[in-house]
Amino acid sequence: MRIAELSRRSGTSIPTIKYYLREGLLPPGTSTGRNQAEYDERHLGRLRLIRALREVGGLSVAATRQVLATLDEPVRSTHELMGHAHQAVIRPLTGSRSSDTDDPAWRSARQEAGRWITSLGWRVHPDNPALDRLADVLLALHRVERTDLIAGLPQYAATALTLAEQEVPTARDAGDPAAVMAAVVTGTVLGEALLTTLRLLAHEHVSATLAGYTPAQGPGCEPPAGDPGEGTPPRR
Amino acid sequence: MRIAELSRRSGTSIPTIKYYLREGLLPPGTSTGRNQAEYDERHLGRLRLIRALREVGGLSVAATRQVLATLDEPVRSTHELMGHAHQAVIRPLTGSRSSDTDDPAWRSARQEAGRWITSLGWRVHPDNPALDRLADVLLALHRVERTDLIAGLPQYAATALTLAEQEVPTARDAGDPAAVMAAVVTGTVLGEALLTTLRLLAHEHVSATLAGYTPAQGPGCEPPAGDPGEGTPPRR
DNA sequence: ATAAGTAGATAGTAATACTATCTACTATCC
DNA sequence: GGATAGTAGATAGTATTACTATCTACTTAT
Repeated sequence: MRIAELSRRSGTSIPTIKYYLREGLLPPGTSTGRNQAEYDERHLGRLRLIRALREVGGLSVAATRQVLATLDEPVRSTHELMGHAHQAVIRPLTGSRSSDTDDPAWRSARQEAGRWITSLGWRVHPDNPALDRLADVLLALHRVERTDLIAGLPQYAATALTLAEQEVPTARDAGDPAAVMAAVVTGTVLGEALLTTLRLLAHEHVSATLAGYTPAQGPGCEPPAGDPGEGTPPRR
Repeated sequence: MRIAELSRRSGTSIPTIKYYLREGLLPPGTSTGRNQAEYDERHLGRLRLIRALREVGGLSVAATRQVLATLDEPVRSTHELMGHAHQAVIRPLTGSRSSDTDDPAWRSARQEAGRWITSLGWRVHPDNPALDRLADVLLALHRVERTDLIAGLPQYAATALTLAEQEVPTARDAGDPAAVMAAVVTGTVLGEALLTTLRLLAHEHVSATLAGYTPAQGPGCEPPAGDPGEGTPPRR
């Protein structure tokens, strides 16, 4: 297919596709002339993945490129491979990495993070950037005086473990190594989006239930058709 | 205190504080002269909250302002209040809201989202923007061909419900209405950061365990001191 | 042959989040 | 009481990100 079709089928504008080509997010099509190239289904799939990572996963273009680069690397043992995919995906997700490592408060939080993981008995490589991220979160919780949330960490950890035990085997069984990589990437990024969105919805549900509403079939969850009426918290 | 102390104690540069003042994220200090103002502990707390929401929660300045504005509004019933706090926090978290509502594929995903929530028996207001976000996620999962993750949605929902049942009462019991608001905001944003970080760590742990490593006390999780040695996935 | 489409290059743009500087003061220390 | 440092408020400048637009020299379809 040519670029116009790729654009139409992926819902991405031609200039944007060209931008992704320039940035190395999308491999070039097979050239069939000085100014003509042919794209295939793999390009379409890659483009849809890019859009999913960017729009749903919230990854930057640079982070997306890193993640995609991992998908193109030669493959090794399953765990190593999963580790690799994870490393690629964790860094962007764990974000900016700005905290000054020299701040004693941060170093203390970083140690606290290590202690928590040890006490959970989790086998995690000490270089995992998520540990730094955990330190950031702990430090912020201290500063905002929500130590009760820190006390609830084991609960969160148990929940996270349940999730991982359900997600990791799914990814491992995805088939050939390339499919495993893809499953790790999409599962990690999109699974997070799914979970956090459902958590937000569950919050409203639980709050409504505690407030005394019957938890059964309420006014429904139809998409807004015409005038959506007004309810408890107006603001839309 | 004066702005220099506020800057030192919050770890935020004076120009940035002035910027937040201009942007209305931080209320002005009490003026004691034509070019002199006095700030107090409340300003410090607010500034720390801003930093937590921005750096750990990943909220934009505009989103942060919306969230903080909610904290300053007059207070109503607990559920309404929680709804309000949530609305303020959900929109930013559920992000860009870009998807074209006219796309039939999106409308279909949006209906699917509604059906899921109905089948879960969750009482959620049909205007909750998280429902649109759920549609985005479902659509992306379809496009990336991870319908297996969609099939696992009830599992995610159950996990989300467990979380909410633990978090919402905690926030409700925070004390006076202002404290409840603050607890909802910090709990929603920082709780998400905590959970997703732990999920990432749990992924590595489970992957390592499945790969045959003993899950007990491994090489530990000490902060990187000096040379952190090299392990399974190198890349740092 | 003419119109439409294309690759590749380069330049422009809108938004975001600061950062810097300037002016006219005020506080403070010796 | 004068020098020095700090401050509010205003305005302007900057770096980055993620596109978007345009241009040229083609190729392809009608």
